[in-house]
Parts: sequence; C-alpha cells; structure tokens
Amino acid sequence: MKNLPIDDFDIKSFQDDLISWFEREQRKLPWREDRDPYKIWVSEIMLQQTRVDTVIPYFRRFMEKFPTIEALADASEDEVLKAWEGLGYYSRVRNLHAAVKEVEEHYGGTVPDTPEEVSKLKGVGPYTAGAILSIAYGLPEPAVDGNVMRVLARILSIWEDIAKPSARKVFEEVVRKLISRENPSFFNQALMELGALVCTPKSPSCLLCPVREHCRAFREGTIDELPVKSKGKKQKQIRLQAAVLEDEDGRILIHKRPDKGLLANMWEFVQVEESTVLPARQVLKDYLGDVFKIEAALETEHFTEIRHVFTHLIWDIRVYHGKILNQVQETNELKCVPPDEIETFAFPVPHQKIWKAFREQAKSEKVKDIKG
DNA sequence: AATCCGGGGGC
DNA sequence: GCCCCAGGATT
Repeated sequence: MKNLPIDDFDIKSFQDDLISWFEREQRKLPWREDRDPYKIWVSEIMLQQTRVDTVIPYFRRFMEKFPTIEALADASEDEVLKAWEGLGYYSRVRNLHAAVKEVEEHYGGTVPDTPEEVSKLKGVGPYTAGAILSIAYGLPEPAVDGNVMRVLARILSIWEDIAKPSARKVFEEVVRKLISRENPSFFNQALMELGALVCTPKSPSCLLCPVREHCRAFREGTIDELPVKSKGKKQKQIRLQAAVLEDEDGRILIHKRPDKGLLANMWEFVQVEESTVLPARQVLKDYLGDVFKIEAALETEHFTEIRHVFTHLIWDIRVYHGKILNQVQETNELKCVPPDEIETFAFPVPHQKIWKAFREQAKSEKVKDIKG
C-alpha cells in the first residue's frame, strides 16, 4: 500500500516552513503588486498552460490597454484577440471577454467572491476559481494545478496518475486538509512557486527544498518516480496548401476562421487541406478557382514550407503566391487589405511565419530584378 | 473519460 | 525529439 494516510504528517510545521519560504523567496511578478481581483483573474487565465516568463510581457501590455474590467468589457473582440495574439488557446480570451462583460452587467463590475458565482464565469474552472478566491479574497479554497499535483504527489507519496481528470479531486481533498486558514493565499501560491522553482518535473533541487523534511518521496528515494503521469498519444499530421494572393492593387487576401474550433475567429491566408488523390496544387487551384480567377503565378513552385506543431496535431503547409485578376467580393470573412495593415489583424503563429517568409521572398525577388 | 484547444522553452 | 507548462470546454 503506497498511498499513505496523512495522520503522521505535521501539518502546522509544513505550512510554516512552506509559507515562510514563500515570504523570503517569491518572485516579483506584475500581478503580485496588489490584490486587484481583476488583475489576479487576468493573470490566472494567461497562466493556464503557459509559463510565467511568456506571460509577463503579455500581462503588462494587456493591463496597459485594458486597465479595468470596464475597459475590457467595452473593447471589441478583434482588439482583445489581437492583444492575445501569440499566446495560444484563444478561447481563453474570448471567454474572459464574455465573463468580464457578465461581471460588468450582473455584478456591478466587481468580481464575485463566492465559489458558486466565480465558477459560473466563462473560462473559470476549478483551478482558476480557487486561485481567485484564495489569492484575491483570502478564502481557504484549493487551487490545484500541475505544479500542486506534482509537489503533493511527492511530499505525501501519492501514486495517482496525474494525467487522469479524476486525480485533481484527490489532490483538492488533500489541499483542503493541509491549507493554512491564516494565509490561504500564500499557501496556494507557495505550492505553485515551489513547483516552479524547486520541485521541478526533472531534476528537482531537493537540497534547497524548504519542506524536504516533510517529503516522503525524498525520504523514500522515489523522487524520480513521482508523480505518476501517463503519456498522451501522438499528433495527427495534416498537409495544407496556402496561398498569399494579391489583387490588382497589391492588396492581400485574408480570411477569418469560423467562430468555433481551432483558432476560432483568427485571421489567416487562404488555405485548404491537401488531397491524397489529386496532384499538388490542384486542390488549392480548384478551391480558389470557384471564386477567383487566378493568374498563372500559382503555377510556380511553392515559395516556402511551414511546419507548425500543436498539442494534438501537426500542420505542414506549402505556401504559394498568386494574383487575383477579378474583383474580390468582400464579406465578413474575406477581406483584401494593404500589406502594411496585415499586422493589425490577429494571426496564429503559423500564418505569421507565412507572412514573414513572403516578405523575405519578395525582398530577394527585388534584389534579383535590380541585379538583372 | 476522451478529446479538443496554442505556443514556447528546456534539455 | 520529448516533455511540460498557474486548465477549461465540449462531447
């Protein structure tokens, strides 16, 4: 029996060692400057599946642009998406935007402070609810993320598979038993900070650990076996053909993705999935040919290939260059924009790479012209 | 319970 | 390459 009860565990001593370490060693972070629930909330959404160092510049820019709940509620979705461009998991910010409007309308602009109300907000799950309630309001609610599961799995020698959704509840019950009633905020933050700075996934710094004496895995030599985490399956590969298309005025054709699913509401250059049957480029030409007259430029070879790895799939994109000879009928999803305005739209990273490659290719063409 | 949903950094 | 990251919504 490896999952031991926590009877022989000195909770008070553990809390003291953990919290006093946090008071000494915590990093200075922009969302720790005050206890504004709005800032705590935004930071927690940004930090979902995203490292602190990545989040910091986004957080600063976001707060400059949308300093209050009211400012964010009044912004347009395109503006908000643009501020999130490059951070990934874009439904986070669309949900945040909707939730902030909800708070503005139904809670008079004040983030609610009960588990029931906070949890109802879009994009606020068990972790984020606990984080807001404990950090912003000082309530003893668990905030169990990947760090907390790793740290507690080691300290208490818990052999649950932390990749399984059911594991989170086990750890929430553990936190309810361990959490400091005097300082729930620092207790929760300290567990996460410890996971980020000391009790790391690989080669943890046990010799520097403030709670080493409380750690069963350290005592029993099982640090490298804990936590137990099953592996996910590998990504599906998708071949795409994309085109940077210019109209006769040199404007670029861009397309807005549907409001659900992958990269919802983000802009992109036109692209289609490659057929396994038809020869290269034929699919793209057929697709575009229904709508546009495409000049022979599309007959030339693709000018770049982009590989982009997502969590659950891999895009391999061949990118062509073409010219549109007829008038483009613009819609909400289809626009022609001048090249210098491309960067005002929110593009996913793979299509930012396409634009970068396109400009460099155009530059080298120019050099050739001059030399020729 | 599985699957979907981004992107980057560390090794 | 592989792993993981201050997870949540949908099915």
